[in-house]
Amino acid sequence: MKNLLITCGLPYSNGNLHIGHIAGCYLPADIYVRFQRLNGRNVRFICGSDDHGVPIKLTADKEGIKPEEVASKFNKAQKADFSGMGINFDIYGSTAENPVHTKTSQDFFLKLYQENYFKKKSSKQFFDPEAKMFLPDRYVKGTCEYCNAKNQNSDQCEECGKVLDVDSLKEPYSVLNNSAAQVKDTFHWYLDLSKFQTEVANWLEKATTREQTKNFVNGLISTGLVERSMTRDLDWGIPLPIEDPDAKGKVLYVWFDAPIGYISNTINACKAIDGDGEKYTDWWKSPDTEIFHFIGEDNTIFHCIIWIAMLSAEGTFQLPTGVIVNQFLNFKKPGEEAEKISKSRGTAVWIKDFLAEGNNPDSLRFYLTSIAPEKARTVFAEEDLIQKHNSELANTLGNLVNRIFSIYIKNYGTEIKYEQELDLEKLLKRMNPNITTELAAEINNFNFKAAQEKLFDFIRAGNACITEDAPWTVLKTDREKAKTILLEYLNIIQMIAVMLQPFLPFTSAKILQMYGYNKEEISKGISWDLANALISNGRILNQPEILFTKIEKESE
RNA sequence: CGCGGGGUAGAGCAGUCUGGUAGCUCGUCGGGCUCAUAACCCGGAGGCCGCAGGUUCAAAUCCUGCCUCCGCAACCA
Repeated sequence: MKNLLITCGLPYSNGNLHIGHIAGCYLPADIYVRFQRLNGRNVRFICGSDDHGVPIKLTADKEGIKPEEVASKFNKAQKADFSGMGINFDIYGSTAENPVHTKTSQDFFLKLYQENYFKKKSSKQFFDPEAKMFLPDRYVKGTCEYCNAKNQNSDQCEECGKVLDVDSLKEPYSVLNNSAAQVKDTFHWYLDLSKFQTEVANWLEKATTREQTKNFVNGLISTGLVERSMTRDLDWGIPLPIEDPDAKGKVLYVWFDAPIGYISNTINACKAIDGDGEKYTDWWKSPDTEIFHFIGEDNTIFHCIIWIAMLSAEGTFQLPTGVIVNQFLNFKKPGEEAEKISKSRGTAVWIKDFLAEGNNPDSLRFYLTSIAPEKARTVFAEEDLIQKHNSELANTLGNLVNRIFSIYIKNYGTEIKYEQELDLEKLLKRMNPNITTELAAEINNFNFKAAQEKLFDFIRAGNACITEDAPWTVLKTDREKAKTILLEYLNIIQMIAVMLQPFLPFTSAKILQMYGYNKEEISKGISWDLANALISNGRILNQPEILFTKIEKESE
């Protein structure tokens, strides 16, 4: 079995995390990682914040603090949110104030520079004389040359649809302070992506991606790849590592250094875990390792085209085995249309708030997986979350566990003791004899929604079968037989607990504790194989704990 | 004709590649059962499978055209 390096898109450290982030790539990646570890695979799970770029610089200016302080503040907050949701990376690093990252990025750039992959070109760019900085497109507005519409974004006129540029946007102004924007000449270093068309196309053909990702990227390739500037005029970022006088005051484009963050964070993780940063080559330069990037849809171009081109040019790192892309999550308030998640419109549920209100992170994990935007955008609605929590988690799963534990312990005490041989196969045949392999197949194919659904079908089947077997009735006439029936179901629940681990780690931990596993064993993960093994004779059960308390509907 | 995705019961989704009486979960209505935070069973209501044409014995599924929503169009992250 190959080693697995799993990365998640680096969250931008200019804000807190909301449900969209979690549903997009972090939760699916966490499920995948947990599952692979239960199956004995050697996994390294890498993430960290993306700390450079204009928005963080602007936030810093506004608050009168340094950009690194902004980045560090949100890096810590995000790390805490992830942890609260049960998502624990092997490292949650950063790209700012990280010498390893700076060096790795600069070395990467330098290698491409020395091998003449960059073309230095001059271009005209908007400049804000008051803020004394060059402005990215989105910070400039002006009048459309073609239709004279005012206050248009600098890249496209919404009125006439024409594409705008430095020459065709009249009376440009900076949205930072409404001052008139100047046009200045500057130099940048471009990577000609069209030179990597073949590499990207070949990679895409073999890579593991969702179908719509493949279609989307194929579309981009067929329209032709273009030159992209890999440098920016900004004082917040990684300085260009070259001698050229025109390189002064310029930094690497954030999308150049961000994916390199996967590598530099791996180096730091290896330092921390193995005591040797050089071990990173086991993950990035070894045919025994598979690399998967989990990202949100907005990152597709950067991971499936630019990053592949960068890696191809650099030449010594492995290309990713797959890029797993989820679409975005929309948000729906009661009685309103679904819309984008947006800070300003209040259409976001912040992880911080959700956890602070004392909610069960597993409810959110369950709901987000059940609506996972794997194929298309899906809609988050709080009332659905509550409904699913109550009906599926509390009533279906919680009740099954509680009813079986209660009745067994009440009648037979806490010791597992088989009076007769157990024929679990017969019961499994009625429920789903292939559940463990079917579930594994879905997860291995990145179909997390289908996997969780399958597991809950199994749980529902458990409820149905035990009603049929009615040990509480059998109990009145044949205590030994009733005990055997209950032991069968106790084994089923242990199976369920094992299989729940990737999805609902907090809940599975609670159930496994009822079986007498200690915290250390549980946090290491109870092997997937145990799903197919009987509870050993003599094991002592703990009293059942209510897994999910129902959420009372707020009065209308 | 820029590229890509979506439009299936009140909600959320699967099914479309490989045509064959329209399915799952939740919700809802009626009945039964009761070990449990109650679950389960039985029954019901609720769908022009976006629209229109075509191919076929047969179309949610294949073909053509259209409508509509959304994302992308790389110097925003």
